Amino acid sequence: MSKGPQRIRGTQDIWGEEADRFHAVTAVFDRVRRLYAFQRVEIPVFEDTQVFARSIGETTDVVSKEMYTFEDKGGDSITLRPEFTAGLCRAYLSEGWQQHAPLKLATWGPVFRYERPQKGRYRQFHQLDAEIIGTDAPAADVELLVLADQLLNELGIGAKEDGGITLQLNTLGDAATREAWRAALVAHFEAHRGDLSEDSLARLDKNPLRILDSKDPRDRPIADSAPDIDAFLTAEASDFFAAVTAGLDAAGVAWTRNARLVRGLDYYRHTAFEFVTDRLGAQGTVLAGGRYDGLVESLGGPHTPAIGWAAGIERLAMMIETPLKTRLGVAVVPVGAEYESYARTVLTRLRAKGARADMAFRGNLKRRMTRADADGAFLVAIVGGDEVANRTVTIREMATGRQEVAAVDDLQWVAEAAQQAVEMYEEGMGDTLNDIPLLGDDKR
RNA sequence: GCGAUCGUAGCUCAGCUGGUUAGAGCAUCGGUUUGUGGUACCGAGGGUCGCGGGUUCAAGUCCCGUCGAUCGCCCCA
Repeated sequence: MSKGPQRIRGTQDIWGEEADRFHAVTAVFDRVRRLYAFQRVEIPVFEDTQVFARSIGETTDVVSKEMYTFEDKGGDSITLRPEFTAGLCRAYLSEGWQQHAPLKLATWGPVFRYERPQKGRYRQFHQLDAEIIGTDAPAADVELLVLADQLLNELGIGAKEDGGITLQLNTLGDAATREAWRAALVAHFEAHRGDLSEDSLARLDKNPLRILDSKDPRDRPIADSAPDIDAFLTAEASDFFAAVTAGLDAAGVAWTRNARLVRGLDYYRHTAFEFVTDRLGAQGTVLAGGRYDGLVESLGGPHTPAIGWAAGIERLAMMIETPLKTRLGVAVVPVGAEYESYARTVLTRLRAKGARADMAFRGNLKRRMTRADADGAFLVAIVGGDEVANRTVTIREMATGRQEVAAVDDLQWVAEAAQQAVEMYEEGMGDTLNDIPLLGDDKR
């Protein structure tokens, strides 16, 4: 290991295949969110600390011990975003986006939490995020869930794969429901106070709902015998949940009711959901969210119903199949250094015509050919004394060894053949040029 | 923040109960082949064994601390 500065704990340097995986996830998300007409938005990585403290809740672990908070040179308290939702709601208020409500928004990027790192869990990690702000229609809940379902399916890890992901769904009811249920739960847990784990005793004061999904065996019987929310649902809350599940069924999205699924953050109402896998150990939640009708108000805005979800990009990237290695259309290879400027002309023309082309910065012919092969080049454009004299380029098809001569003023067909090969490869239609009419039928 | 396991070359690992100059595969670079890559063969470089301290005649190997990774808890994507 070399000396010098080291990576900060819980951060990552993403490179090579890992970077390809990361990009594959964001690329699919960007395509799918367009299908659903979600607008891409960009918001700051840091905000006034109050944005998170007021919306997430001062007493939560996220705010009280996991935020990267610091004072800037002007003396203001700044926090690196631990999630997207609060910042999006702040923007919704401060930028006057209310006039466009309801808004369907999508974004992704780094978020920060000071936590103990584990596999798939970092201090700077990355999330996909989708929100619908400004409507209390259950159809919005459905819309958001169907988006998530299609995203996971297109990533190849959806519920339809065996051992894939399951959508767990619950309702937390409206404010009246939640209050009544919470009171009943507290009464129930108080009655069994002596048998609860230490963790759950602490939860009893801070966040009694969380006892429901405790993993401690001492808590399980008590949690399992706790009253269900269903008995406390108001007619409105019950109708809302029915409308959501009916919409999911109509869209063909598989779901299971998990009456023990709750949210840690205070602003959630009605729909709560998690897409869960058994493949990632304790980090099994891959995408989660819910309706947060109280959040915008807690930021000082008008009552604004909204719903959203977030998904950890690192966790999704670990689950998808290995993406295809990126391959080069054309590698330009000068026979010697004296032909490099001519080669540069060829390279520039190929790129201008849309070919994915590259040229090593230095090296002899053999070295550059080896490099072309390592880069997965479909074609190599060789230039040396003969080519310069004749204003031509020798095009070699790497898979077959066939060669053709192209005029330097007529490289269009070379660029097209290279791009065709790249595209056919990336669409999974064969990875050798034997399958591809690369060198033009008339030239064979 | 709590408990546990681990930390040897760029990567994956070997190194038995402490004992001569720390090994392998892959990768990298060079050669066989100075206008032609993949395969094969030959060769080379690369490690203060995470870091610091201790025990011992002797530490990669034992002990303590520290940093990091991993697993579980907490919390959460």
